[in-house]
This record gives sequence, C-alpha cells and structure tokens, in this order.
Amino acid sequence: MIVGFIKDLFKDFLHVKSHQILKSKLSENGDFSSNLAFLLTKEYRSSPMEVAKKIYNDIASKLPSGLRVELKNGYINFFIEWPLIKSFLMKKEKGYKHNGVDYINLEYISSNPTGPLNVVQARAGVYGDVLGNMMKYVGINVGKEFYINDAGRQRMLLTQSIIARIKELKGEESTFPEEGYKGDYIFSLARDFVDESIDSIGEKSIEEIVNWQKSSLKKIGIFFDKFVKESFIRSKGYPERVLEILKDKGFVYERDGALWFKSSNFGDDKDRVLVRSNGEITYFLADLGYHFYKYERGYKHFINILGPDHHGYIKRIKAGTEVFTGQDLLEVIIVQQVNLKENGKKKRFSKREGRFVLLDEVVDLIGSDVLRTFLLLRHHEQILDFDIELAQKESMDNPAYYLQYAVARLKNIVRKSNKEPLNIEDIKEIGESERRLFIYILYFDDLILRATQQKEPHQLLYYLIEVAKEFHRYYENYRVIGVDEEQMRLFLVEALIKMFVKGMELLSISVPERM
RNA sequence: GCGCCUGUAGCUCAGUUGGAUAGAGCAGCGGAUUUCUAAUCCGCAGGUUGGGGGUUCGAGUCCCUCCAGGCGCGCCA
Repeated sequence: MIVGFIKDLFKDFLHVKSHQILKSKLSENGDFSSNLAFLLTKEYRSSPMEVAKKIYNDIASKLPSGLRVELKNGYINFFIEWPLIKSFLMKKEKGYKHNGVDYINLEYISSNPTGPLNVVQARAGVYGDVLGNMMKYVGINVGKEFYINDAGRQRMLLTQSIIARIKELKGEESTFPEEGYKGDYIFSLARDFVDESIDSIGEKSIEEIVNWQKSSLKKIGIFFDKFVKESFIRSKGYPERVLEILKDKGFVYERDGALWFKSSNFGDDKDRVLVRSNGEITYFLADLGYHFYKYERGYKHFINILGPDHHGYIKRIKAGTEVFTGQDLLEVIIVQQVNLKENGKKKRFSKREGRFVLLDEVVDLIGSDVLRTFLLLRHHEQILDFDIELAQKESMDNPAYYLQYAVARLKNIVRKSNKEPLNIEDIKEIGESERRLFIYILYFDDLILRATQQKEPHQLLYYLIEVAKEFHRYYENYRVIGVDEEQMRLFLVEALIKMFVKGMELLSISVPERM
C-alpha cells in the first residue's frame, strides 16, 4: 500500500478532502505525485510552487530512505528508490484498511431458468464475478449470490411451451402459447419429458435448465457462494412477512382489488402492485421477500447487478428494502447491454423467439479466456457490440493472449535458468527498467483497492496489460540467463509471476506454463 | 413526453472520485530475430474529446443548454 504510505506523510493536511496521491504518467514526474499544493493556494494566499515549498519543509524530516522528492510546477513528486521498494516487498501483510461495511451481498445474473444462458447474461456475470473476487481480495466479507426465479408466470409459460411441443411430438393437436418460448432447447426438453406426467414437467424442466446454467457458468469460470430459489423464498413465507411490515408502516393500500405499495413516496414514478387482484403475489413482492432473506442473514449492504432493461425497477426495490431495513442498504449497478451483431448488422435478440447466442456456443468457439477478456475490456456502462464472426476472427488479437504470453515467457526463464533468485536482502541495486517493474508490483494492491471501491473491474485488466507491455519491452532489451545480474533478475521474474498469477486469478483468466 | 446510459484517432475503446504534453489495440506505412518463445518489440502517421455556454489555478471529467444514438416507462420478470 505504497499510496497510503505516502499519504501518511501528510498527516497535518488530513482536512484537505480531495488530496490525492496519483501514479505519475511520465517518468520525469516521478512515480507518484501529490496535488496538495494546488488545493491550499487560497488558504496560504500564494502560488502553488510557494505552497509546495512550505509543505516540503514540513515533511522533509519525515522522509524515509529511498523516497526522494522533487517539486515541479506546484506538484510534489515522489521517486521511489530500491531501499524503499525492498522494505515494501518484505512486508508480509497487505495493509488494507477497509472502512465501514464489510458484510456485503453481491447478486448477479439471477436469470429466469427458462433457457440456457446467453452471452448477454455472461457480461453481468463476469462483471459481478470479478468484482466479488476483488472484494474478497481486499478483505471484504462478501457473499456472491444467484437468485433463481423458478416461480411465477414465466415458469408457467415454460411449462406450457414444453407441453405444447410434447403434444406435437405425439402428433396430438396443440396450440403453442402466444408468449411461449420458441427456442430449440424446448424441443429437446420435450423429448426428455415426453413420458413424464404433466404435473412434474414444470419442476423437472426447471431442474434441468438450472443444471445447464450451472454448467455454463462453470465453463466460463463464474462462481457463486449460494443459489437461492424464488420457490424457497415463497415457501418460507418471506413475501408475506415483508407485506406485513409494509402494511404496518403504512405504505400499502388497496385499489381495484389489488394491493399497492406507495413507492411514489420514495421518488418512483408511480405506485407498484404487490398482490394482484387475483390474489397472486408479484415478482416484485417475492423479490422484496428475497431481500428480506438477505437482511435476515446479517448482510449489511446489498449490491444488485442488473441489465439496463431493469433500471425502471431500481426505485421500487430500493424503496421497499429501505422500509424493512430502515436504511438505504441496497445499491444497484446497471451493466449495459450487449448488442449481438452479424457481419456488422444488428441482430434481434429475443429469448422468447429463441434467437440468441448461447454462452456455451461462444465459449466453445473462442474459449473462456478470450470471452471473459472481451467482456471485461469495456467500462460496464458502455454498450458492447458482440459479433461472433468478428470475435472469432480477432480472437488472436485478444489481450488475454498478450497477458498469457508474458507469463509464459516469465515461466520459461525460471525453467531454463539453473540458478536461484537472489535473496531480497542481498540485492544491493537494480536498474531503472527493473525499478519501473517493481513499482508496478508495489502499486498492484493499491490498484485493486481503487478498482474495488469504484466497482470497475476493467481497471485491473487494463493494469495487467500495461504491466505486460512493460515486461515484454524489458524482455526484448535485457537478458536474464547468463548475465551477471541473473540472480537479481530472477527475483524480479518471480515477483512478476506472483503478481500476474494473482491478477489473472481475480479475473479468472487461466495461467499457462508455456505457449 | 418523463427517467437512465452513451458520444474521445478511420474502427473498437481507455483516460486516476477535476491534475502536468488526451493514451492503447486493430487497420495503414517502415524497421528489429546467430543470444531466455516474433502470440514479441521499435518507429511513422492519425484529435475542434458531438456543438455552444458556464464554474476555476486547472475541464475529456462537474453544471446548464442543444444535437445524435441506445434502453426503460405492465396487476410481465
């Protein structure tokens, strides 16, 4: 935690809110810089450079060995030299001080079990998965959860669709439900359950589809701590319990035979139905029940990752949750859509019509590493175009290989060298190129913390690509094996391997031994 | 109409909760291998950050407005 260490030098200036220690872009400006002087020009009534000088006088006596300071244009620039790098590398603990909430529920994908997973769902999946991994890495206690909507109307439609196909198979007369599911997989389910009793088809087909989904998730390296079924939530009476609380607090009223939640009190466009006039509860009330179940298990903060078509849902689910927790505990993150394209032209994506790109197909075609990288390569609020032909054609240019190749080169050096890396205590000096790489290693934990706080996993991917670039350049210019510095450089090589392995584990990109 | 998101190089995108000279990949052009893996590296070229106004030491980033695109607005989930 090099950034925190530098910031601690400025103990007298903690009141300055937007003080930042930034990683410098240009090496002439040092490794890190502080913008503090700019923020204090008013208070000190003098120019940034003058302020910087005063600040420097304050901290000069506290500077540890290996930390050099230069003042430039009002910036306070820090140069990290080997003695300081060494002391950081020798520290055992990461030194994260995460403040506040540390028991977080992270819910993502949460699809209807009405068909196999597709590429669109995989985006939110990969995003949530990596975010969860990073949270765990920085020491936050987080539960990754998948909510299975195995109840309600969509389930009924699924069952009806299958029954209709079974009748077709048997040559009986049947009418396919108007909004039924038309995908090919319905035929295969129909064949599986052709001799099944009508009553059990619903449950068995859901079971089957959930298994498909779980195997797809495994295939692309997305993992959950827990799966929760809507049917479980309903059978345990959670929706009713929430309903009672909402009633007690006076947020429920009856109109047209239905029960409504006063979500408009919380900034929603209009009120929302909790119980339909036919007595059935809505998806919304069941979902509130699910959130109550999360709350009951002691979670202090909930994060839901949803698709953009759900943004109209945010207000009401936040409002409902706030009523029974008494606090604003729910945070909703929208991961933007994936546009499926075919030869540059936009393709209609509809689950019911059965026209969508199956996750399994894509993974088989381009591989999990390439797909994950492709999905993580953009900010989650950026719409992403996915063209399967193009993705296949360009898969060789995918950054996943660039990262993996760097690791393969590193591991190859270790294999081929017959020497041992130098003990860190015995390393007296390093070159500038090595120093730059060590700085990347030092900053790694800071970067993860930043990416986690901002909930932007793509930052980690970009960072690893940047380090890989720095290493590939190093590799072209310096030899490890057979030179005087071999053992020192072996130490660097092993440190880099550790960092890449850690980073790629968080991203669930596989680490090759050779390529 | 209202709400949310987006607009940065020919294309696809990064850009530090406002920081120094806006960066990468692809595409284009030109180079580098008797030495640990060329799935690599180096160089050249490419920009009115959608338009306009504002806030300030400083704006791609914040505010206002206009333009363009996407998504949502159900007693579906």
